[in-house]
Amino acid sequence: MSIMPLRMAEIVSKATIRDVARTAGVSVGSVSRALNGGKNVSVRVARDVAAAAEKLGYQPDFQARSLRTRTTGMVGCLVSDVANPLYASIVQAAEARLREAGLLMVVANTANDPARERAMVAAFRGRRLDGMLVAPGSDENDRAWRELAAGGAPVVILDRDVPHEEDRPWPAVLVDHREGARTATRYLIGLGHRRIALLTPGARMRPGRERIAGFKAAFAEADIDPTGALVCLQESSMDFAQGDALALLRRSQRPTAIIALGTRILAGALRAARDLGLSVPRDLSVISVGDTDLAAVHTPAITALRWSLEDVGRAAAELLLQRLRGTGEGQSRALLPVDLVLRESCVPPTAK
Amino acid sequence: MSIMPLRMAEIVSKATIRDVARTAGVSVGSVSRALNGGKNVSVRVARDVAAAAEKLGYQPDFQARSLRTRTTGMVGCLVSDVANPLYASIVQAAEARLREAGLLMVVANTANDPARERAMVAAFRGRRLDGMLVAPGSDENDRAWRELAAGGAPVVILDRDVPHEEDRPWPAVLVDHREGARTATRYLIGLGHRRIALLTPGARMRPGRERIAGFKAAFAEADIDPTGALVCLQESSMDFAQGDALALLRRSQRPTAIIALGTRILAGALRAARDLGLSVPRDLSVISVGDTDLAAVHTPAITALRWSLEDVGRAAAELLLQRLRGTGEGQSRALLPVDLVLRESCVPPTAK
DNA sequence: TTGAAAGCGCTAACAT
DNA sequence: ATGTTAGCGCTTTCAA
Repeated sequence: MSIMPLRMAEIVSKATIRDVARTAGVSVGSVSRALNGGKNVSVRVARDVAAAAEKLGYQPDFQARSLRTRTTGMVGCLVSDVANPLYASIVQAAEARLREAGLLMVVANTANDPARERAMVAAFRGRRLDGMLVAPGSDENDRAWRELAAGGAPVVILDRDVPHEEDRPWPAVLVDHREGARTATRYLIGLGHRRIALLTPGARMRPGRERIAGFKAAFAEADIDPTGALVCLQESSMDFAQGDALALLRRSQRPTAIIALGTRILAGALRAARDLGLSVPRDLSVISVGDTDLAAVHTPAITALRWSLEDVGRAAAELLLQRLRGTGEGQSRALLPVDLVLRESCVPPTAK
Repeated sequence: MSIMPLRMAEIVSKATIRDVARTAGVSVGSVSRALNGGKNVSVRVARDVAAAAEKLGYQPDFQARSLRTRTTGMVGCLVSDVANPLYASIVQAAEARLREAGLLMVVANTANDPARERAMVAAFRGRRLDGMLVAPGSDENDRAWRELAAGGAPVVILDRDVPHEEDRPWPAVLVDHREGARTATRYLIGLGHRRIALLTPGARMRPGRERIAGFKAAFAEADIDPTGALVCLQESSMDFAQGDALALLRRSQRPTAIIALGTRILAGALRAARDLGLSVPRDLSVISVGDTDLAAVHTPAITALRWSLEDVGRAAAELLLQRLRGTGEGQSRALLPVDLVLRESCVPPTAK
């Protein structure tokens, strides 16, 4: 078709360290030293090398360097789905911190598929990534985690409990979902609620397990009849949630309050309430686990449990950087707090 | 917890291709051939090599391979913010397609900062990534795009107009925002609306520009007084949007319909309407540009313009793969459609 | 302080 | 079909 100025082709031609050496009139070794450590280089050489590099538009080849140094300047990030706002924010924050440190981040989605998890762990190993941030789709995938450990590269786990060797827990960033759920439940109990439903996508992973534990703990410590504590497991799809919520709210002894985990379940619950003509909060108090746009903007605004996804990502990156630098084996696990954001969706249950 | 065998340390020791060769009793060349092409290898050698590789737990070193083949099996993805649901879904879909093809994806957030864009383009080049998916934060960053072109690696642009050389437009995946906005506006005009406000975060980038153009086109073709077409530029923060929307709705001649771009602006507009006691859709019709959870779940459900972010990501990956394989310079630009999802938030304006 | 040279692990050209 | 060998671009001893 059309012709592109040929200058471009020249620019493309990559100058190597040898070219720089020749241009500067020194040896490749000197160029390497000048460009890197700066140790044992005379000012004259430093100047000439810098000039030559500039002139040639020299850009070192990380691939080649990696082969020698055995570091790639890249870390992997393995999550089930970066499109999930939960992970998206974590990934974003982690990338920001890693970039500051000069590292690139490789992401891969596993869709919670164990086979894919293993494949990606292998791919990361093969690429010799310097480290990994991992949020397993399930805590059981022994083969993958063994591979992971065998890789030798530092790993930080994101809000999961992965089986580990005796007294050698994985470095991890955890969120205190248990305490969060307990606070929320305690709050509802304090308002006078006795029949409270916890709608959760499952107890397969740490967050769900911890929340259920916190939920039950609140009932236990209040020393009230725990039969009102309804734990409802369900798929996280909105339609499912809506159906389940409908069934739940149609019961003769329907709950007076709902704790909904995640945007889609919250949406399903709100729709179900609407469909049944139940008014929030008059007929039904609602707490969202996770402070999403929907919770904040809904009318009435929904009281929500909130924790900082940015902090999770940043802390994970920080932990990983620590390991990569080998500085202080110190703190290897972080536990982040969860807050209850009070809004308009919770009131005492109407006498009945 | 569980106990993991200590043999782990042994597994870490990485076997090289030489080890495999020695174990299999063949030359390194044969091993390479056996493991890769499979061309010119006897069954015996193939078998022995496979056995040896298996036995040693051999994993080829991509770094070293890259140095020879000049390909890294990785592509870069440059967006302003992966935590933005818009980009998150695109990234997700693109990664899925690329992984199928055996490629890893490196992501970087630019926060729309031109300096960072340049830095990341340079970093990607230095790492010799095979290709790049890029959504520039602004169309003007000439130096970065020149660098990009000079890199020689295939690039696909995501929904942006990046200046290009004469008749050599960048390969790109574009969304037909113009037609979408036109359809939405036409729909409102058809319902009888004459004062319609378009709340947009700006015209700096292609999507905003195209939408404004479509909006205006609808008025032009309807041959009605275009003074009712209110284009309101604003920051995309919700608070700003809410303030601006408030001011807008307080006007004596307030618009009877609003087209809101993005979740945050939609949220701001809905809040503003609520604060003023305006009922949607009775007092104010609303169309959301972008079909978010909020739009779908809100009561009343918000009519929305929708396009497939997954398609954007997938198409971009596909285009890039085409280039990487050098197969068919064929189609290098894709234009994706936008649909209007009719819901409950638009009715004819009440006579006044 | 500098240069020469030996690889890092792999692929591909060449020779057999 | 197989083995041998020369690098890919860089870092890093080791001498000088």
